Amino acid sequence: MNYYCDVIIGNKSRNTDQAYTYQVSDHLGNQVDIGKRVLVNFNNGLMIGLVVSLKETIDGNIRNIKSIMAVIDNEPIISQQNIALAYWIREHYLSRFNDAFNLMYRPLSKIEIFIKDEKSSDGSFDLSLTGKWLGFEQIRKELNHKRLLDNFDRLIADGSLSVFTRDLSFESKTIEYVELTDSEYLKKLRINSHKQKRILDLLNIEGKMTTKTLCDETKSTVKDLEALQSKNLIHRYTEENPAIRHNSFLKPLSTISLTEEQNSIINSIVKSENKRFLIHGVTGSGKTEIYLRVIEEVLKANKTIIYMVPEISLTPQTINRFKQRFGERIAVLHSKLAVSQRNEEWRKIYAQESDIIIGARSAVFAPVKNLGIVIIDESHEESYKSSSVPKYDTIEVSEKLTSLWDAKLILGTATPSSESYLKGMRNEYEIMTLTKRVNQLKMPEINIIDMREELDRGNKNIFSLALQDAIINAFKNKEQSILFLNRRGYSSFMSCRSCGYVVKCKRCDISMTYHQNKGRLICHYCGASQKITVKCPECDSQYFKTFGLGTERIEEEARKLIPDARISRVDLDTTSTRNSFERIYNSFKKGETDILVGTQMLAKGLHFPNVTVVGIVSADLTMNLPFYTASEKSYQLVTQVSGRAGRGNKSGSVFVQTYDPDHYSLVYSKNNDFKAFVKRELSLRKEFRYPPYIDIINITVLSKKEDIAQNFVIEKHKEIRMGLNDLISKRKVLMYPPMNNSIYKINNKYRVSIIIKYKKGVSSEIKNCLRKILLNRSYKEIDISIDINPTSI
DNA sequence: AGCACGCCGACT
DNA sequence: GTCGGCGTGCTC
Repeated sequence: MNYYCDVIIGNKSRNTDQAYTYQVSDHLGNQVDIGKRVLVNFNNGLMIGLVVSLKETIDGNIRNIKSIMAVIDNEPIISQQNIALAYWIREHYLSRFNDAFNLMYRPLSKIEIFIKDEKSSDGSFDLSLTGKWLGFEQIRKELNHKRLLDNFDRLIADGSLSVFTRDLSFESKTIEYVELTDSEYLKKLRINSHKQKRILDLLNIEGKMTTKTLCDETKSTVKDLEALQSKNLIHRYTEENPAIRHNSFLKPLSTISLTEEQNSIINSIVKSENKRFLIHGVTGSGKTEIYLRVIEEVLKANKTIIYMVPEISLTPQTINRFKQRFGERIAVLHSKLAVSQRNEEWRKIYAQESDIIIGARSAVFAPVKNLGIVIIDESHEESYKSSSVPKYDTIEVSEKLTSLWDAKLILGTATPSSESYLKGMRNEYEIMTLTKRVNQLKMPEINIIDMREELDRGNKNIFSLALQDAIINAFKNKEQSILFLNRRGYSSFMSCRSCGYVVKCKRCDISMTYHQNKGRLICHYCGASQKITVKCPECDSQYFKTFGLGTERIEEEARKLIPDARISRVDLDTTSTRNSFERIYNSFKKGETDILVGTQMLAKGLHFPNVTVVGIVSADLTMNLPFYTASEKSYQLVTQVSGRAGRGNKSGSVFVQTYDPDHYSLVYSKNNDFKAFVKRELSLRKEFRYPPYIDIINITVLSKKEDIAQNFVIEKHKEIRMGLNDLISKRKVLMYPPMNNSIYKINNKYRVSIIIKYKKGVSSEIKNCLRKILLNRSYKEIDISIDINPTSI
């Protein structure tokens, strides 16, 4: 029997980021449990909290302990493993408890409270609040007074009032049905009750109908039904939406025959003592088939699977492939689901109706009960790093999660990240290599094109002559082409040749991008847009033009090259609505489009058999990113993009346009020599002190007031340097002076960063220091954002 | 965060 | 005299 419990309060402050102890009164004793939400009085306000531990004794320093008012959930909504995971996320990413727990709650909550008046009350409590279900916020507002809440607490304690709570979003779906109860209804209707007659006639034919279909088909409303009900002609009742169990559903094993390599990998994953595997398989080598077989084995052990793919790969094609194999027992989670859909998927997992979860990065927090394996496909993808607080890395989180469940973890990719590969070399992962493409497909031929030579030859077009020929030939042969460029919009900026003026966003310190189809300049950071002008607003010069390349421009140039070709473009601008990507994807797949133009979002594991030409219009854009991962990204881009060519029975060719053709990332990717690349890359990372040999913390301070941001950063930088003095002199930590971000202002907020590099062994020491100095309270007019091993700046 | 307590200016 | 402005400090 426990008398106390620790509760994390559901507010967003850094000042209250700790567990608070509450007493468990006897009448709630058996209801309170770890992982359930509770209703508490916190600092004279009604609050929802999460129980994270139970205990029999308390720390003597805690005074004025209060009691839990009511328990919201019948069953824990968060597993012990996920609570442990949230604690780990808070530590590792220096976030708050609530940032971590919010990742794991179901998407929506409708909490209601019922206050029951047990003894006829002494009049000290407002009876308008008793005897009915009321929304949490309403009761909270009514009771937000010290005196009222004290009184409320007292009345609960002496048994005058009892409190019940429920979360409507947890109720299982119910459906209302209507039945005809009197088949002699014609006699009881007035002769001109046409509408009622129509309803009853339909019911007479159909027997039992749902209210919704009945109303739809007869164009009537619930009001009409109520009238019939009062005449005792129909009967209305609700039934629970029957939960469907699919656990017996397993289609016979696929008849696709496996290669030697595939077979041996499946065998060792299933039988090996190891828990972590890195499948390094060239594009088209049949990784998915391996996942499917491994999943079947995990299902046989009655365990749950989390299978993660980059957001963009969650096309109906991927999902259908899984549905065909595993039926409706799969659940799908990704960011473009409507709230109600997401809720339903969450419920299916929670109720254990689904035991295969396919999703983007947030699926790692699905409420699974018996995890067997996590599979991360295309594990090199940047989208596995979250860009909102807490900025977690799905691979790190999965490593922690699988160790908590004693489950297995598979990373699969054609281009492992340097981090993953180093872990493999250190035996933290078992590396498994697939060298052959299935069906004896050949690797496409990769041509590195020196754009300096094109200029010498007098070709000023953005496409090299070789690429032009290839696209035209493909079009003649009714084959398809894909063209990549890592920047959306028409051009990168607009400036004046005579005075040098560049149009910048007023809220963000960055040049605006010209979007031709909208006729406007758009800021890619805050979305602000403005009309373009013909003359320079500074000096009135006519030489006010756009510069640089964007995907819109590529589309236009491709049109000029082949006016008859059908061309589509895929980037953030064309895929903002829910189904737009799917639509473009499907029409390309069906051959209704000849040329697809897009940003790197196209370079994912998509499968188009009829593509024979792939062009990277400017590899330099990726290669010269001001970031330590630029070479790796460049190698990945060329290799992944090449995987899109020649997947059918035709061989493909790839054209990589660059001004730096001797760059090692291009040379190694042309030769498909991953090991040589990773060796070179790792030695550079080691030499220049970059991950995976050290870790980087980027602390960004944001404020609308420039001087506040600057002063704060200077002061805190000094304090942190003092705190880490010892480690700095031991050369375990490297601290850089405060630095304005490369984009100093975004959305009117100034951004200044403190960057710290440190050896992995002193990670917790550093984090404790930062928490003490910077993160144990909130500051006025200042936001702090923490990014560990950022993937961009 | 959000609520209470506390110390100052302009009102019946 | 007191109503209410928001600055400060605490929340089991």
